[in-house]
Amino acid sequence: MEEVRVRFAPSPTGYLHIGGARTALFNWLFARRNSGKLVLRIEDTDSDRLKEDSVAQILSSLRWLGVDWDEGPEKGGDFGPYYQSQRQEFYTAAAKTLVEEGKAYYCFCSEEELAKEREERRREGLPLLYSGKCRSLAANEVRERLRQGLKPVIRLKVPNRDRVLVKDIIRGTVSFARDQFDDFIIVKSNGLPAYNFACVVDDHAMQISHVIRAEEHLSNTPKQQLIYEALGYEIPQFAHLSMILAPDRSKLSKRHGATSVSEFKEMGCLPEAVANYLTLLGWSPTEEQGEIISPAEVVSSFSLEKVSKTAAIYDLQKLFWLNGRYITDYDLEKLAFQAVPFLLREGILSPLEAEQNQEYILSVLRTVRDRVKTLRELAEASRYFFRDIEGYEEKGQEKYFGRPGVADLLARGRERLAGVEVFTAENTERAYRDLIAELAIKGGQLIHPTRLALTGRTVSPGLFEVMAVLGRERCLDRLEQAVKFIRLYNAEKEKT
RNA sequence: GGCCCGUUGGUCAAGCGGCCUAAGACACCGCCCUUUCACGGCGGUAACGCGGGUUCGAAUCCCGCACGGGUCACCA
Repeated sequence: MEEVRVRFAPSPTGYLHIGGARTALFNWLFARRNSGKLVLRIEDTDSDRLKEDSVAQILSSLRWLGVDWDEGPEKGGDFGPYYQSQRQEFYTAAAKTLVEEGKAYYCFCSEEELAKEREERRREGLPLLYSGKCRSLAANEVRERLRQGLKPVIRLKVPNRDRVLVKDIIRGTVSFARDQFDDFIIVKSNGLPAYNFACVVDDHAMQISHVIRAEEHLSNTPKQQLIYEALGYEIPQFAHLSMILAPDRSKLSKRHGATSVSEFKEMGCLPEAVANYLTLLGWSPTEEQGEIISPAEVVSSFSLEKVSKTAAIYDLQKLFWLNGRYITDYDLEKLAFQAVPFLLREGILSPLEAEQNQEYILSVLRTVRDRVKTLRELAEASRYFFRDIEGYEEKGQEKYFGRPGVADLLARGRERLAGVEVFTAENTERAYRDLIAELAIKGGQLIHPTRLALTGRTVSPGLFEVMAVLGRERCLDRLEQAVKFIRLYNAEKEKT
């Protein structure tokens, strides 16, 4: 059987979009499933729209997601170059062949002329298609105009016939009427190829067997097929993936918040979670597999036939849920590696501290990771383990510090903790439980104020775990500090 | 507007003519666990866009309509 070769062909006009990422991922899945190759090709023929760091951004996002390519930028391969801007000779040669064979022709119509023509057609209620008037230009006339220095475009001479049938693995056979197409442009007046043309020439030259791309390209496909036919190329298999839509069902754009892979990274998503989430958008694992699954685990059962035809709306909540699951299940050291940058960024840790307190960082992450959904939250939830408490949460102050006798109670709690030899969660808990029993109070009466004293917050991981991680010294200090604060706080209150 | 694709709960989705008085997951609600918040466990609310056919039988096939999306560039 022929080798499977697929490609992902982004245009470097910005960051890698979540939709593009999904397309790349599905191409990857298909390539791996069929022991084929994934080619990465940069479609940079329109210099006006290029963005500086875009290629580097896209490559790093793909890598971050775990999508590796077999041929392409920074990788090479036998079918390069992999930048369309470096493949001009291919396009020129193919266009020349078509013109010589009479399958394409020069068109000298100016943009103004075309606009005028289009306007007339609009008025008459006709489809806005090119009339084809340069089709019949005599050879000597063409030569004459070229000599005058006019810059023509090259148009494909679309043959007469009823319909163009496109076979799509996901959608079946799609039929387009011939009268939907005019003699469209394949080479622009600046000599660069138009998208459909470059795409066909490259896909053929790179021996692409399956073109897997977003649904927005389905309507382009018949045009491309016409080019394949004119060039006498074998037509690859097509598969058009449904779109990913914003929550309001409109096309995804910046105004919908996070839509690029790098933004998800910024928010504190783990690459595995994003890849997992994207896999679920259009693909459904078997019941046994479950939904927490890596692309690598999907490979063996992946098939394009089973990919959903329906446009999907992306749901951040589910991504975050997955992310939370990955955070709790992640290898602890790897998690630290991912989380430390967030701690640094928030100023919770300095680079030096991060270097010197690795064990401590691990113990902190171990206790907080169960209850957060992103690395940002993880950092926020870790703050009081690394930095002094800056204040007590407002609503907790009145509730837990406002009760009579709390200061004394905390002072006694502090005493007990001071006597704990080995400062483990079990031992601190026993010390506290004993005190609670002796005083015949409810656990919460002591536990809640203590939590507020130690963390400054009303919610935290289990109190005794927190104590164990914090260590005796810090716990005693913070309790002492809290006792002072409460005495002051209540004195102030009495005055008013 | 023409053409193309699509339409199962709020979201992702299973389903490919009888197993469907429609699975699972997220979200939501309740209960349990519990020192708080999560986690976890148990339970619950919630869907085949509408109208015609075909068939003994339709979420599944066909047609029409509605709605959503895509596309009609010297953008990709």
